[in-house]
Amino acid sequence: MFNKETEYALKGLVYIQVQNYKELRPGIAEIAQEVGAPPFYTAKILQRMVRLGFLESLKGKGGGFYFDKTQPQVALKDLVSAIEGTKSFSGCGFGLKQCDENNPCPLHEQYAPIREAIYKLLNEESVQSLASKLFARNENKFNWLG
Amino acid sequence: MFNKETEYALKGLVYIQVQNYKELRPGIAEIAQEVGAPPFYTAKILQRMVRLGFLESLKGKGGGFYFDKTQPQVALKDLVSAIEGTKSFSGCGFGLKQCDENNPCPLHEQYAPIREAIYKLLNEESVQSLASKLFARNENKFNWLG
DNA sequence: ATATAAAAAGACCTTTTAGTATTTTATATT
DNA sequence: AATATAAAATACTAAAAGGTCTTTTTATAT
Repeated sequence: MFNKETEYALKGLVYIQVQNYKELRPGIAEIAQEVGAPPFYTAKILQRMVRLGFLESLKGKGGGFYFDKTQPQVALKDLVSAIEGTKSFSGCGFGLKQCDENNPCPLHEQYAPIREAIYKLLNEESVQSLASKLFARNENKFNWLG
Repeated sequence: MFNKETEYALKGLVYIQVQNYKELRPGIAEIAQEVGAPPFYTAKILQRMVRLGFLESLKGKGGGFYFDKTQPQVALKDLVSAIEGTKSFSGCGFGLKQCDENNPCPLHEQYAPIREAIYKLLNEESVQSLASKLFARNENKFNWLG
């Protein structure tokens, strides 16, 4: 569904949020470990998340990553858009530039509802909503690495 | 939805099938033109399609590409699988190796029906079914280039 | 037979994605 | 103030995807 960068970013942010709910601020090594992503790559991606304003960080001893509670939730749509653009939830299944009800590609009828479902999912769910589910399950053992 | 190679392959095959319905056997230059794909790349991709057994070709004067009518239809699922694997219609939305009803990722509940709809679409539609739709519409002007 | 038209083969090149490593800067503890 | 710790910045490498080009083979029409 997503490319590697988006996947690691999403997993990382969700993990950070779950830890934040426990009043913890994980660092790169821990996050990379939990998420099953290469540590250097994880660092690069999380730094980008901070620059994009999705996440906060604190350098030095006791530092790590955390979410600013006064900021709005991070919708998956915004996260995905920022990393890999909007093509996963918009645009024609057949790859046509112009494809709509009036001028449909041969996949339009079947694909349009799928695209809408994807959009709905990405628009309604957020890093926080996913983290809450895991936190509610009280899941300390994530199956990221599965 | 698909990567470039799959997209060009699908468009090319559908175009070839539509022309075949008219008893024509288009060549690379024409196909590339209609599909809006780079000619050399189109050649490479169609050659691969022939080697994979999805398509027939005839060299020399009057040659071109065509489908063997005695062969079964080319399901989108098989085409997509051969080019880019199965990850677009199988696997976890969150990227987990093991994710199912018993051990669901936080996206599982919403994503499972989407994945199933994609699978259904790719399994039920074929190059021929798409070409038939276009042929039935008697569409000579494709909007590939849109 | 020969010329010509077309695909096949295969070697390249370019861009993007994925991943690694090193140095610099900020923070908290002592 | 010194030190240890952790992220930021930045440069680099590797692999995959996307794309180009030249040469070879094969079929057909003349």
